[in-house]
Amino acid sequence: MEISIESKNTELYEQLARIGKVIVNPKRIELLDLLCQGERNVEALAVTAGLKITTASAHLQIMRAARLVEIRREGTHVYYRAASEEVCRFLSVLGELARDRLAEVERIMQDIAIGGDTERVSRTELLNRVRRGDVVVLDVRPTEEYEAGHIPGAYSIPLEHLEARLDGINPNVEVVAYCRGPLCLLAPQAVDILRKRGYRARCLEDGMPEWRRAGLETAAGVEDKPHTENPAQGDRTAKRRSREVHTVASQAEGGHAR
Amino acid sequence: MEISIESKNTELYEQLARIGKVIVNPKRIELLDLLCQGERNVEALAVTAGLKITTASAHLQIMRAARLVEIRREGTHVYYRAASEEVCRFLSVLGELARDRLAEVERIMQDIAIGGDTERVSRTELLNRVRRGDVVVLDVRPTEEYEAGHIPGAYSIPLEHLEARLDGINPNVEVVAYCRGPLCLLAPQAVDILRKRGYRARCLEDGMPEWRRAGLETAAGVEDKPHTENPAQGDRTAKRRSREVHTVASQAEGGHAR
DNA sequence: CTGCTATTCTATAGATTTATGGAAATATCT
DNA sequence: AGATATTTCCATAAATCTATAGAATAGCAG
Repeated sequence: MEISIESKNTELYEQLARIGKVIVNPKRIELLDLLCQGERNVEALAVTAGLKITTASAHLQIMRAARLVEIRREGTHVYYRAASEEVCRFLSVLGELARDRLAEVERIMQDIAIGGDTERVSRTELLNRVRRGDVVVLDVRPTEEYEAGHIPGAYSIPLEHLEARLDGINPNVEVVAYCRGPLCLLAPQAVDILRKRGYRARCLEDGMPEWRRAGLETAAGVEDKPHTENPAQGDRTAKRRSREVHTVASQAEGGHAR
Repeated sequence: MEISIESKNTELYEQLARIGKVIVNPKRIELLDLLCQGERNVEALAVTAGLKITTASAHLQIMRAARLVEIRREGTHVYYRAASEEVCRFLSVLGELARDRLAEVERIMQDIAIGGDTERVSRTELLNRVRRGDVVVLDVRPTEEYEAGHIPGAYSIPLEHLEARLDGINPNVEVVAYCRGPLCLLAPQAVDILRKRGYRARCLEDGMPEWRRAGLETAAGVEDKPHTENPAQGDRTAKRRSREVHTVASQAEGGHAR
């Protein structure tokens, strides 16, 4: 009666394997992770992941064939992005699984978190403390990713500029750094640097994609000098450059964070 | 100062790709799905997945290298099992992602669910109704999987025997069938058959692994003639064969379900 | 139209994966 | 110990994947 149950089932597993094909290659996982931070064009992705453009493009085609990423054309540029939240969630689950199963992953995480304790700040704790103003939130991802979406009130200090800007950070307040997610090494490194300089610092649990997925508010673009001595105005989506955080006051008044 | 952040990061993605390697091959996904139902030895897995023993063994070695499965030796047999619940959860998420992103998957599901509506019964609804006794629960997976763990009170009628045993099922009660999970085709097919014969029938949402993961009670081994006209005794873990469900009464008294 | 730029397509050499026979290893049973 | 059964290891041919150079394509600015 049925044509072939067997073949339907085989076909189903073949479809699942299409997704496997994306995550069988480390560079593709890296690209996907990047795309979960926000959209990017081919060249930017290639540079960040350390690939030749043609190679990056080839990888992206494969990811597109698996429908995990989508594109938006703008003039001669092609911007790639994760096809849905579900894709980023999958990546998180993959990370959790790897951490659960592969001792090597845990070891790498430990190698980085030299500072000792790996305790992280929960999202709810962060929200509360931001509202009380007794914490400084640091987004240590590249500027592009910060601009594509960040925790409201967070300062953008990409890891490579952290040492140079340390003196702008109030040493009397605990610093909470965050980055791309639980497997991203940027925030743990930032915390390590901060602690060596005498700051109290911890990482946020997870990173930006998980924050967004938790339904919490995000801000886009540049926040011009948020939380300076004189709080100033809104215009939160402005794209004006103002990369420097001149003053980092201990006063973080609520308002945007929820 | 740091030896190489870059290399640490690359190494991390390489670790994630180890897991990707498992799910890049459809047969390995099938094996993993099978293992999420319960442990099995190499030969049983090979037969069920339609593989030569050596091929199956090779696949299993790869899965073992990725730490997604573990073994238990018993005499000359080697029993494989999913290494943790996390593994099965990952497989579920993969399925959800595939269904979300790949139209082909949705199409296949529709092809099977010819009966029209694809509405499924939730776990909580099922629990309530089992307690009220106005539902018959059918486990349509192979007997081995039923014995490795099933919903308490469910009857084991592997799909291929369903037609032959239809007359044992009370036509006045709705039937709820379940199988391996949301992408498994056994239960939808069972429902199709049942409806054609005039039964009211629906699928359970998801399947056995999700049920277990939800923390709900499971039973192992053979339930000898549960819920017959004379309810009889316990001895729920007995391994005695008693595959036939002679009478399927509408009376499903509570007690085991929760 | 003519460059110019960003991206994709095509071709290819080298590496990897797959399925599978046949040998080897391991445990059990006489 | 020898025979048997289950599983893994080894070798191999065919298929696939990877990175990349070079050519082709498409939007944009003159």
